[in-house]
Amino acid sequence: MYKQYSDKIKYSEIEKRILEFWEENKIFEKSIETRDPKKNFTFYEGPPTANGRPGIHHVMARTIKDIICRYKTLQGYRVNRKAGWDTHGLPVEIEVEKELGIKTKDEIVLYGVEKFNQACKNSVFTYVKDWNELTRRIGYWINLDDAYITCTNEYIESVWWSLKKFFDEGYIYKGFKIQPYCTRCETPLSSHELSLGYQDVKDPSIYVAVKIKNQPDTFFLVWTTTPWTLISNVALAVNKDVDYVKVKLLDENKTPYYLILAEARTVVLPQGFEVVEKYKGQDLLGWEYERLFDYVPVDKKAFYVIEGDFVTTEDGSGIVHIAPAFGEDDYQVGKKYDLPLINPVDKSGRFNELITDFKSMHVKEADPHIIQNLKSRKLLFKKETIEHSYPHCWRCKSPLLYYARESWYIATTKYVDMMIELNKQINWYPPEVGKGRFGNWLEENKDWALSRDRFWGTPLPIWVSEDGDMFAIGSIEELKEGYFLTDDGKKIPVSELTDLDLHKPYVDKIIFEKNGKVYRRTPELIDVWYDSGSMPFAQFHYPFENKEVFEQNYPADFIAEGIDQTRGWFYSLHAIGTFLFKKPAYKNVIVNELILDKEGKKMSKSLGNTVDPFEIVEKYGADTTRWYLVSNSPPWKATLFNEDDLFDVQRKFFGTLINTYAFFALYANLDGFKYEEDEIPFEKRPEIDKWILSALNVLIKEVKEYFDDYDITKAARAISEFTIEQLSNWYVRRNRRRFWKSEMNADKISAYQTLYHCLITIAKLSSPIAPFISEEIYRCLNSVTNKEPYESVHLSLYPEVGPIDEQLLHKMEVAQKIVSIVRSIRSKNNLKVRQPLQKMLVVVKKEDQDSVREMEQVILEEVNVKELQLLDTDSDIVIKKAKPNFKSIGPKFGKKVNLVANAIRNLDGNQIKQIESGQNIILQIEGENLEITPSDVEVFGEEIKGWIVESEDGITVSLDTNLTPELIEEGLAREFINRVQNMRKDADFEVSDRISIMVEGSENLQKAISKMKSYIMQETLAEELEFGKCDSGFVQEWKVGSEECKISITKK
RNA sequence: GGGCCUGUAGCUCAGAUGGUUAGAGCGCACGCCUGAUAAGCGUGAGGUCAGUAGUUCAAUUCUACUCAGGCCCA
Repeated sequence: MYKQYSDKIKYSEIEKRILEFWEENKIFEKSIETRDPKKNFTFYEGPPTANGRPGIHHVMARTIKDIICRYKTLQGYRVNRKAGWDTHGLPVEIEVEKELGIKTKDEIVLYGVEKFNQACKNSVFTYVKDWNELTRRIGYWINLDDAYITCTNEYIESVWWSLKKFFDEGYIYKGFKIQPYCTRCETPLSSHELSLGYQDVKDPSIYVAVKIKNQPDTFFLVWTTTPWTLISNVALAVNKDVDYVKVKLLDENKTPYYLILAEARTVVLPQGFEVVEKYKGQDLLGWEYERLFDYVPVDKKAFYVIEGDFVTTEDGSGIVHIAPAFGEDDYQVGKKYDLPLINPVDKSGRFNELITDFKSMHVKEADPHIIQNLKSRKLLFKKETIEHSYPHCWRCKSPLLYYARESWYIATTKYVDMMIELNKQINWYPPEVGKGRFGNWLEENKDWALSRDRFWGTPLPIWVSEDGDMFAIGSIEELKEGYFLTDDGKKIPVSELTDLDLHKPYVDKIIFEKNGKVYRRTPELIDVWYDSGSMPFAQFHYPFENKEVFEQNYPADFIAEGIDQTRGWFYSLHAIGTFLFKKPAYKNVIVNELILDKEGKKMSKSLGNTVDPFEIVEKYGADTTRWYLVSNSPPWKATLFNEDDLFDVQRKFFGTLINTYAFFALYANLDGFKYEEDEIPFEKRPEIDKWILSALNVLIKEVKEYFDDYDITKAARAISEFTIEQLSNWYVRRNRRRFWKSEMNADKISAYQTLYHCLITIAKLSSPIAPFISEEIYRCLNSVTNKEPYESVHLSLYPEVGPIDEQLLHKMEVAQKIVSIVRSIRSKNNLKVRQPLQKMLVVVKKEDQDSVREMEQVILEEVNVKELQLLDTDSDIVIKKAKPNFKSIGPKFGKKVNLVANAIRNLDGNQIKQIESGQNIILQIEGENLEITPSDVEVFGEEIKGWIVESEDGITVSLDTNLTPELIEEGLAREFINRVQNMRKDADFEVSDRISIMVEGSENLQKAISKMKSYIMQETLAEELEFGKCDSGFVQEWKVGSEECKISITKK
């Protein structure tokens, strides 16, 4: 027996049952093991951090990954899928700090690095249960039991190996650079971390008057949004090519004073200024000014005007204040002019004791005080607030400072050309991310700031002697040449240690003695992005183990993550892979956009517009959610998440699919169809079967092409369209009667075989996207027939493309169009389909005439018309029209095209005949003879003399709307059948129950019913049909046509 | 300020190597069906294809600019 559904379908319940089935029978494992090991398809999982709950966007990314992997499996590839967890880094530390109530780095040291890191290790997997549950629930198949974890010794060892390679080849150096620095986390951030944390904020925007030496009452006007950096000011920069002016203004006491600023920026001045002098920037160079704040003594020449080509007149005053410790441009010109570097800010972002007035104050807090100070000294010219986007720490959200710091770098700029070159081998979906966003990023490549001054992360494996000599360690084996220094000063050879943890604080206690020198580890950790970017080899503990496994699995055939990873994982994979292996790390990458709420706003906790994936999946089912996310818009376009549409997907696609299956199951069970009969060859099946099979085969072909092109959205849409429109709405609806018949003949077997084949094929095609429902249908079908040797659709293979009868597809298309036109006419004339009509006329293009003839029966049945007359376009009663073919006449006649087009529209019957017979005709236009060829003109039958017509796509149809008494009677009979059927249902009769009918009604009605008696009885499964009093059985009163009547039915 | 993407019906999305009737689904209106039925189907009304200028015989499609939204970078 095929499974039948009695109640409303509960998707979640089906899915949970399927999950259990998969797990009990190890279907995932089998889907890998049963595939040819030589047909490898490599997928890399980008490791998430499990210390936050997963969101709906994770469902999106995981769905995409899963779809491609399942599809490739269906194609016979062996797709190993190793899960991974990102465990290190600041986000973890921050969570732990919160838990422990720790606010600064010093407190961590006090608390104990060992304990702190242990807490981090424990915290990493806080939400791992949620992650695992969501992964499981949405059917994302990935091997969670064999996940790579970035904080294991093995993983770290592989990372070290790669770092040593960088180091030994001279690509790691210690530099001094301006870096975005988080004063809360007390660590510099890499540029890709920086990109994660831009926020729109309001900052003070102040204009400061800087007194020029030896010029009474004359000031430079200087603009800044970071007042606190003024304390560290050492110079002012102008652009030597920009025009500057000196203007005269009056203060509140009407005393004149003078300001110098860029001419283009006088817009910032109040009304009533007077230009008294003009300069080029060049003229101002070297001018000295009075220092604004003198807390910090300087030992070099400073406080004069220098030249900076970065100075623009787009904002500010055209004069830029320079504080070399706090800005990239500033630092560079500072070096050029040998300016002093003033940094009175400590590592937590507070002013040191030199800054007596603002001592211990965080620089951002100090801003208003500094402004107040300037104001009291009458140096504040103007104060505003501006809103701009400013980098913030991507995790703790504090504003970053630009800060000169020592740091370790990877010299990625040394091999950026290779990165750019290799990027061209990667297929990006969509391509513009690869060319544009990622490509631009590579072209502007800066060296990778590798080190982090934190605790929980992969230690930088570089040991340095006091005199600055250094070397890198690339394995645990190498480490064994060192000594472990115990707290009480004992030196134990590392080789004698039983357990070794490569994290802080342990590694820091390992020292090396070589050539009489002592080497200690440099205290920094490395950027976590380096961890995840190492996963291609580190997940296999390469090169210490699994050499072959790694080599077979590099590069990845496919990865997929969100666009936010452009500068994150996509980059770190590429940067590391390019250097180590001279190959790109991945060949195909799907980049998915954000998921926005239905208003198009970004989902965020603060707006309260986030969607809980667990709830959604429970409510609509994982398949519906997956299908919706993927079919609504391509992954690389932002999805506006709308629950109503989810419901729609469920109802339209899944509802229809299951309904179609249920229809099949209902009758197949009644008939005991088990697909035991011989397969009826394609050629021997009825037209309609050949048609749906052809359409199905087209679908198989298309879906493969879409999937192969990573276009999941088009694949999903094609499957959905076929299922709803072709299969359910046309094939099943038209063929219902074939299944009702009682005897089992060749026609019925063909119908069963055809529908069965369609259903099981759709199950296979949709299995990558909707793994649950497809499994349900596949198993329901196959468990009865055992036609396929697989216990799961996910172990089956992608269906072969069978025969496609193109002509038949076209014929049906024409027929469907004609049917649609007739319906339109009926609807406009208020003629129900139930009312039979005598005749219709059809005019189509010559090449389509055969189609209409062959589809005549189908058309007539669909529209309930008795006779179809196909009119030749040559027929006298068809009025033909000519339409210009612009594609052809456009280039030929140029500017005259519209005149020619009009002339063509007005061609008379004879001229059209000429054209149709293949002759050219001459048109006189503005005194010129122009020759028109048949290809310039499209001729179509537009009207039929004496008939009301409707046209569409070159098909013209007319309907005889005259109702003869016979037709009316027939209509009445149909109406009558309709009432009886309704009653059968109201009375809760079974579809196969036989009945007897008693009718009480007018003579007209009786006459009509008598005439059609046998037809009525057949349709309603009636054994008796009598006229008389309705006093027993199930009785209802009706209006049939215009006739009142009473009907009673009784079960036999 | 720079880069990339997007703007098509009330909503979500298709589409067009430039060719004169721009398509679906939802929603809406009207109707149908009742042997897939706590479903299903049909018909219809909805569009200056964001705006402006240019190239062209012809632009919603190509180009430039503008506006709006998004993302990324400064």
